[in-house]
Amino acid sequence: MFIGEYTHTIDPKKRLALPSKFRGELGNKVIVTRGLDSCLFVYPMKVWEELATKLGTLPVGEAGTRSFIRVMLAGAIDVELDSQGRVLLPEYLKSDGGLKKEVTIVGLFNRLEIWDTARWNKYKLQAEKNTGKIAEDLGKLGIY
Amino acid sequence: MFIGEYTHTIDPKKRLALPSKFRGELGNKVIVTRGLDSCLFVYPMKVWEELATKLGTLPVGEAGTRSFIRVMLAGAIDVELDSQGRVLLPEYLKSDGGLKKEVTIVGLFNRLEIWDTARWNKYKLQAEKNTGKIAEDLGKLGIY
DNA sequence: TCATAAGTGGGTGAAAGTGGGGAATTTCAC
DNA sequence: GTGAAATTCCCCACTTTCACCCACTTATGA
Repeated sequence: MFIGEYTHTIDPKKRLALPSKFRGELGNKVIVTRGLDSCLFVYPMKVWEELATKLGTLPVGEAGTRSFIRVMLAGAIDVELDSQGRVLLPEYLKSDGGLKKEVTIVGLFNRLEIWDTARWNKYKLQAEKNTGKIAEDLGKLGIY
Repeated sequence: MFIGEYTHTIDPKKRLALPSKFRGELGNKVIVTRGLDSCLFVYPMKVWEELATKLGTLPVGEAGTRSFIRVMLAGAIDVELDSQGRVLLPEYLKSDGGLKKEVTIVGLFNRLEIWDTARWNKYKLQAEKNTGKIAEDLGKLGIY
């Protein structure tokens, strides 16, 4: 299970080191995709395969479904970690995720998320303002 | 499994290099055909054979089905990759796909799609406007 | 304090993408 | 059938990018 947040930097060659704490569980091959709220998702191969199979077997008859599948699959890459545990980010993912130099890597149970550090901090601030409301929602979900 | 997007160019001789990452899985002989939404589909031989069988046995009673089958089968060609991993595109496929010089090759599970880069970017933008809807879809798939 | 590991940066040889010349083949007109 | 033009195939060459290796700095822990 992935938890915790780590601030790393993307070097001039577009390489990003994943936190060493996650490497064992990630293996040396991971999938990076466009996520929600303009960040990137990182999945271990096993988790991704389940997900991709679901996507790949959806009916392609409907235009909306087609476009959804295209964005999800096209936005994904499988990358091997180099000997220092880094991944190479293609330009389009870097820009889609709004990433510059400083990024924050967040562990979320079965995946990681990569955020531009400035945006992540704003997002956290915003989220904290809604704490009360979130607590209510949690209650509804049976979490106390 | 094919995933990711790559921007390549069609050279003056109408040759197009397929991304090296896909070549192993593609083999050195592929099928190129007209796809949906004005792009081209590229299938590995094995996938195509299954698909062609399905197409060949669809009920031909409905006009829409007939025309779909005609477009897919009539437009299909099998091409060998040259020693640099390039395919030669016939003029009619190039124009049907609206391809000029810059194209984007997209990996979509069991096939590739070839798009004019400008059109692909527009298509993506359009698709991303539906972020909210996409989030719902993700939920339906059990992805959080 | 010292040893180890993690994060960052850079040099370099190999590979991928692109373009072009020239021979072989096909197509078409005469 | 014959010759000319266009097309296709097979090389080779250039440029950019990437994969691999090594080195430095900072953090961690005994």
